[in-house]
Amino acid sequence: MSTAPTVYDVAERSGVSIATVSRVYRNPDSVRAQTRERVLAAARELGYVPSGNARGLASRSTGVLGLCFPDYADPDTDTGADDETDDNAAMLYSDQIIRGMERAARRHGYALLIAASLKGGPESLVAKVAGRVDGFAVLARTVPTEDLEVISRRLPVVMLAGPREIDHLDHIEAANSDGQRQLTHHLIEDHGLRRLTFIAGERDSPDAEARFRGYQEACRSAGLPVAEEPDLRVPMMTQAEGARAAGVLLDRDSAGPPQAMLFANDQMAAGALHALERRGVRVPGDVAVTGFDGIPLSRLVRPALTTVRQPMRRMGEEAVERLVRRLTGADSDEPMSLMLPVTPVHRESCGCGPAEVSGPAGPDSPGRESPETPAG
Amino acid sequence: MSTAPTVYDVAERSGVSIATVSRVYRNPDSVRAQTRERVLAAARELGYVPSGNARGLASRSTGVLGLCFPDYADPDTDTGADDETDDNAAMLYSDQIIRGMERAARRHGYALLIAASLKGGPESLVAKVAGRVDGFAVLARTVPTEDLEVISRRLPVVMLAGPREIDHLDHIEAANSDGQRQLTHHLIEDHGLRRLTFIAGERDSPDAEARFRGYQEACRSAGLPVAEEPDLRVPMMTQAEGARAAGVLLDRDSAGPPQAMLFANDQMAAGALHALERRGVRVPGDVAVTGFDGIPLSRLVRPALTTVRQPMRRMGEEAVERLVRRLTGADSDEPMSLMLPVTPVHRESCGCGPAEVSGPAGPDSPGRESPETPAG
DNA sequence: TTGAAAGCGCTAACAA
DNA sequence: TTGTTAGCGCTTTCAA
Repeated sequence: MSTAPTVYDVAERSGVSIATVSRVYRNPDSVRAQTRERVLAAARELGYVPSGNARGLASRSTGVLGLCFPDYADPDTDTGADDETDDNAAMLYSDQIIRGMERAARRHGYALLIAASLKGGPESLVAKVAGRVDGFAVLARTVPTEDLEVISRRLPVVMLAGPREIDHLDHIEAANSDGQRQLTHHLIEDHGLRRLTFIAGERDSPDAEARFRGYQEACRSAGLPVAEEPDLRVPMMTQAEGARAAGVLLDRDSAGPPQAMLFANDQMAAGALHALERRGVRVPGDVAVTGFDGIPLSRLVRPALTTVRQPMRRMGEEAVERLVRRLTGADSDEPMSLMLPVTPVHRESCGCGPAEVSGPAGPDSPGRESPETPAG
Repeated sequence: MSTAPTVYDVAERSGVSIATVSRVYRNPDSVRAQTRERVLAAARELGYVPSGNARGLASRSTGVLGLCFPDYADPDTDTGADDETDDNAAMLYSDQIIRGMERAARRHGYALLIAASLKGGPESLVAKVAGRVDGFAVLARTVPTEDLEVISRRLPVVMLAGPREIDHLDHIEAANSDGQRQLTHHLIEDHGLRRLTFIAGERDSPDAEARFRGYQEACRSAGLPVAEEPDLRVPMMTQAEGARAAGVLLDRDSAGPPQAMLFANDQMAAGALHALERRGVRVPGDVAVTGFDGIPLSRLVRPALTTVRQPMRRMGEEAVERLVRRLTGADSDEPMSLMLPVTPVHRESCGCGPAEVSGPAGPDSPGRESPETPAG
């Protein structure tokens, strides 16, 4: 391809100045129709495409919002499987957030630049993103705090789904603690379970820790003994580890087997389900099992998993709204913090029956799973 | 936020020239370590972030690849539901393609700019994208052909998942016809069905038309009567229309009810399943039902839907590979066309039994559905 | 190893 | 309504 034509080429060919060419694209009505047509025709003949870079440089804005998310590359999904095997939580999160952001961005006339932080990449990917957008969202623990510190001085940044790492940054999170508290409460009050166990990941997962706190609260307010620590911590919150955890818990010589296993995420819970089945332990008959997140897998396993659904899509939308407000200067300078409500989903694994067709659950009511939308 | 610092500010503060500042970022090794440190320190203090626009402008490349996909905004999903209710096919496609592209782009050091073509937007969104990327992919029928015509003269464009609209463009598609042929063959040969019906959408869906051709071929080579036209065309390929279609087919006073309903996509098939159940028609006992696409919903419905899985993720990856090759000049100038194989998935709705645990299916063999990966 | 200087292609005053 | 003219912040020869 030859050198790309510029405003100068178009201007020359259509016999106008470059300013007029520019106007035709930025503000067509400010140019006489006849002139406009001539310019457009010339542009078409030359194959002219305005340079976003030059535009951005001259106008100091890009019309693009960004999202940085973790490098979720993992061996399991690298096999090229193109089915729905794929249940890496980080990945599913990103998908939903991307969706939410994309929609909201579009509404506001922005495009979306997405980039996963390539670990050990040459130039930190975030710098690349930061330089090309008007503002961006970051999934927690994706970008080194120090980088964010610097960048957030220059453009709006909103932190997603984690604790507020930097106190002057906007941030949006899900009500992890609250959700786990509700779920635990349900197990205790509605199902009368009392010997509960909580399975967490490493201490450095803020979400999982928040969930554990919710669990503690529920125990406390129900008058049950409050564990200082999760009954078990696993190195990674995967299905494999969940399966292993279930085994460990079963074999433990404590006061009888637990009546419920509350896992800090769905993947572990799903793994546990498999392990329990292999050992002939019935769920929920012998032990109730719950997860957290509401990933698609949670609905596919048998018994279907009781869990807490996180509003990742909405999180993406809210992130965009926040960024846009910052960019239009409509917000105060105060950093804002938003806690999105989560939704307990009672399915079979906690002892709630299979879904039944009934009227739609009221707003905010932790409902039974609703049936597949028939739409027919 | 005050005016962003530039190379000049950093240069001044660290007592070097702007060229050196630039070098520190582009090619650190070409600067003495001591100087480099000084520059970096100054940058940090000032909160300097290199401008992607200026960079792109000066270096004539962006390090960004793009994707344009259709505006799939639809009333159903605008209700803000954040669960998995969401089965808009276009949307699911985009997600998978985005995933594939993002991963591949990352491997090659590119970021990904995504934008849905906002119908009736002011400036065609594609122009916006085109000006900000080094090359991009377009989902078929997203961008006016004339625009593509112009743009593709200036940067690499690859067309996805449709027929080749512009003959000098690279394009990647799935083997729609072949997949439907295989599926139809399966119904005829393995299940002995002979009175088949095919339900398509409007004639302007190239994918659906290709599928119909595959259906015709299978009928022909089996010695069955070959329909000139689909037995039914519906205005939109939705669940609601699928349900309606099933009703129409049942009520038709033809030579007895059909033994199989082959729908041009999964959504229609899913809708049909509901309609048939309501009318007391057993699937697959009374009639076999198949879809196309392999969306997650196809696995969730009961009976699970026999379908053909499209490799959307891989399509995204291939798109990036193609673009990168074009950009590095490693390819010939010939436009390339790639047809990705699809995978028939035999589930219950065609009469194949429920999934059984068996060894992994051989490569390319249309296997039974594999069980949920236990990973435990 | 570093610096000087000329653009990259556009937008946005300001004039006309 | 249209043209003139400075930049926007960086990369990139070419010299030193």
